[in-house]
Amino acid sequence: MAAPSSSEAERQRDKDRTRADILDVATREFADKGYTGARVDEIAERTSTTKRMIYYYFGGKEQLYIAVLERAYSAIRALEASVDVEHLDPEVAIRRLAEVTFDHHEANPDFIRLVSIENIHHAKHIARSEILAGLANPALDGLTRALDRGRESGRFRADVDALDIHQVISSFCVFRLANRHTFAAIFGRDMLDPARREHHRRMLSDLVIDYLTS
Amino acid sequence: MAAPSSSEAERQRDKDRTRADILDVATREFADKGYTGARVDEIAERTSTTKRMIYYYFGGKEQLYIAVLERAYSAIRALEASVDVEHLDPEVAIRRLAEVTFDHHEANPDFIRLVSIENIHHAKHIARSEILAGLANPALDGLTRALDRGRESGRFRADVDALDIHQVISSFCVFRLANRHTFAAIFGRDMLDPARREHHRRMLSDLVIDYLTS
DNA sequence: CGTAATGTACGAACTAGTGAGTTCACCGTA
DNA sequence: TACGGTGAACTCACTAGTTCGTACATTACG
Repeated sequence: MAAPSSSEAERQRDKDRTRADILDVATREFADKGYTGARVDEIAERTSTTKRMIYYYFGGKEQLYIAVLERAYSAIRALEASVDVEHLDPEVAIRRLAEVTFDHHEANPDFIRLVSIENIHHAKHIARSEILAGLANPALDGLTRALDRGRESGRFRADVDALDIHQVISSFCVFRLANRHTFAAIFGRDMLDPARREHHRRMLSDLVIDYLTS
Repeated sequence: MAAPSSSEAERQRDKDRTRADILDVATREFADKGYTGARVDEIAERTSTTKRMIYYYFGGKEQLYIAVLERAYSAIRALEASVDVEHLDPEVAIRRLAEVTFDHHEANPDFIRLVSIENIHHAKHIARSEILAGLANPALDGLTRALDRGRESGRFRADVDALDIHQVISSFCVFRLANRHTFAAIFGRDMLDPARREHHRRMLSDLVIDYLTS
């Protein structure tokens, strides 16, 4: 017979698959209901396994939540790292970085919600995670290099640092998603309306570049 | 004997005071723990009255939460209305509106947290409140008038509306508070550090004006 | 047979909400 | 002015239903 290691058909015991399955469901549940609102029983039910497995693999609700955060942040960092800033004109590079953040956040509403939830809890779970503490930040590194080059040529103003600019970009991109519902309820406009998407995407990079070159 | 109506010393029965007391405590509890995380028993304990009174005056946890939101939003709207935009140069007026939002949010972290929490719940409580639906928006009105005047004189670009600009300003001002903890945990910088306050306040209005006049 | 993985049933602790009775200020009336 | 009636404001103890976590049994697998 063949198939020795990666078993076929109905494999019932698969540590990695079970873990990933639980994490997928837990991500949705936590992003949807918040940490306190999320129910372990609910997560278990939507999983192909049982509640017992959640405790077996992760230890408890809080550790599961931290594992969800760790996976979500890691995924974003990997995406940021895929942008090659080095071979672009500084202005173009910064526009590109803003657009990448814009696109990424829009495509990952669950991540934005997890970040909001984590802030409600004063980021105490992030602080507790060694994995998240050790994660590099490619987007910020790229911004730093682009800003340096733009300042050397005298095109960019010198009274802001990379973190300031990152803050501006994140503000706009995060707000669109994080405050979507209250904004719509109060002003009657959906910030994610596809009809305004290109306008806002362009507005953000213009905003940053106009400011840097003023 | 004197003191007929407003009794002295130990007044034990005071509808308005009791209601306000409950709302004060509830605001802090909900802002701190979120809707699900907040405990009615906890609110009751920190109040000078009892849990039964919360149900007596507000009906339930959810109605209490809505009452908290209504009071918080009303307070902000009143503040916004106090800004006189009409007699200012359009550019100055917009800078002033940005600064008012900046200052206000910084001074009211509980409000920002309530907004974040409400977004986690898809703004369903705001949508359910008739009071919040009927609230005017002075800041947006002021922005609209200032933008119109700036465009008439040809100084401002014409491809953005007041809500776009309001979105930019809110993004920056809300993000500083709402994402303070994750930002600090990841980048090691407290966005509310007083040392950077003036820099950021100036950066925001420059950002908006440089963009509008580019 | 020993160990890793899995399923089921249960329980201790907690939580929103309520039932029922009490105190207090005020008012009309004798 | 004594007095009983009235309703709002208030207290306390209780309950019905959740929710996280676990003890215990069972199954696959080397």
